[in-house]
Amino acid sequence: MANDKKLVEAITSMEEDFAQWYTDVVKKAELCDYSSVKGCMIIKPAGYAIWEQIQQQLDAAFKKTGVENVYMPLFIPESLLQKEKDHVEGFAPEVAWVTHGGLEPLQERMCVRPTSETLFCDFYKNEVQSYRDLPKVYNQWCSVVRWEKTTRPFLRSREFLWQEGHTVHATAKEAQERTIQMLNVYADFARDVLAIPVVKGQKTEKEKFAGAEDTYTIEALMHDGKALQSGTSHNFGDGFARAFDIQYTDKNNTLQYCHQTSWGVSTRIIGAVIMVHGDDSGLKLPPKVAPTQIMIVPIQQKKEGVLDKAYELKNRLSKQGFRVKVDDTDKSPGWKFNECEMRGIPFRIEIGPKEIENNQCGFVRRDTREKISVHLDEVETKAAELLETIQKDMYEAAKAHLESHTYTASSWEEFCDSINNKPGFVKAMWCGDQACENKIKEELAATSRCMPFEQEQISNQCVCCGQPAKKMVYWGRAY
RNA sequence: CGAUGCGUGGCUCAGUUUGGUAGAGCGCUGCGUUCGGGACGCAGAGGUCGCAGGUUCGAAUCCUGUCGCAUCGACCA
Repeated sequence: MANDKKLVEAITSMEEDFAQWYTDVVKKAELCDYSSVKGCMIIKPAGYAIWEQIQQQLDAAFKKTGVENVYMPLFIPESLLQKEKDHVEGFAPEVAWVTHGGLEPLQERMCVRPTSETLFCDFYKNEVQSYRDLPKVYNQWCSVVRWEKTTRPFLRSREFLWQEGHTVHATAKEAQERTIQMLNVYADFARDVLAIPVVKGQKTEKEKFAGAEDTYTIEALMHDGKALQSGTSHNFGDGFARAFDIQYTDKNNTLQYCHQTSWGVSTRIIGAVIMVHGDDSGLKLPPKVAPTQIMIVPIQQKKEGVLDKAYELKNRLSKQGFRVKVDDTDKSPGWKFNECEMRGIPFRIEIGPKEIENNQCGFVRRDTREKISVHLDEVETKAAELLETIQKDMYEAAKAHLESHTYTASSWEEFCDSINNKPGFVKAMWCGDQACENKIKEELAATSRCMPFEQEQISNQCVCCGQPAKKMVYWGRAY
């Protein structure tokens, strides 16, 4: 069809080149643009509005669990960053340094925060004195800077937006509970709002966060079969507390070290939304996170009454709390349809003289392209139903993809075959030795994604070395 | 940091081999006709060809240097 031809020109097909498809969608949906600084992106209104939805809804979920928001400084003095050994080793290679204030060199250089553990620790050191001061459950929404060498919009930029939660607790148990609680907040959010199914589990020693005792993750599977770490939650034990001397006096008047956690989700998760749900026509947004849920497209809009009817529908739907717009530009209807699809608007309503004559309008779903005739009296109820259906169906589709692209391997041959020929997760047993992880990474460019909470006994032996297996691990190639 | 590619109106690019008045399509502005899957006509606006040197009567084009961006690898949310 002629139409297809135009679309192919606009968006590279996924099959042909997934990376190019991703870039095309990001640009055509006007989510972001490149800036004059390598790896720093300009987030445009369509992209930022998605982030605002994520912020609002995650923030509400956080606050239900007692989180309070704060704001920490952008700069970290070098001496402060140095305090926790593993942490500084992990981040030093990718921090940006400020060396001058105006024309004067600084007596101590400062880095632009790559993450704020050290700042929170420095703060908590004074803030926490007694068991009565605990816990502190703080979070900040901010941007951080990591001087990446290879960058991609949303997935890996030098500056990115995120939230970082940092908590201090009296006991190890409480810290562990908070770590898992927040991981669950992320997993539920991914499922219920972003319609993304995830695998929940623990990172291996090799993959865990610099300075953490344990790192937990939600891993999502992109359409091309590559994994994307979509949120993390760390239990620091008392490691940072010892490095920063964060102590409190307990009920028995003894000094105790605190136990801490941190957890974060970044704009990277927008990349996950794009790569989990999108197709060759562009973005597909789950209704709950779509900044515009419904686009009303008037047809033959100069004909008497058409635009009036479109605005009337918009007002009725807005009143019900839907995020709805009318595309009253003077573009042709075909152009508007394509635009809706590229931008991922969950469904559009077509209304023209024909519909008005029949007291109807047409709902066209973005996810399935199904067209439904709806009586004008039923627009509100049908819209509510349809948004719910789309949200559910998108999740089911993503879940089906995850399941059909998760394989098991009990031998090295099977494992290699899966990793090399069947993009997706591979479940396989592991002995717990980092040497096997290293070998797998070197030979297959795959990493351990996580040790899932839901363990299965696939075999008794490590898929790599044949030694007795300790854990079932999800493996895969990752972004 | 390695490999590859690319820097020419807002965008995509042609022009560079063989030096000779800066081009096209899309987009943009105005007017009119259109409107059911990226409509059309007419009239316009818009570029010191990434930057700096050099060669030449003359450089987008040749030479030297330099900067930037993208994609893929290694490293990392």
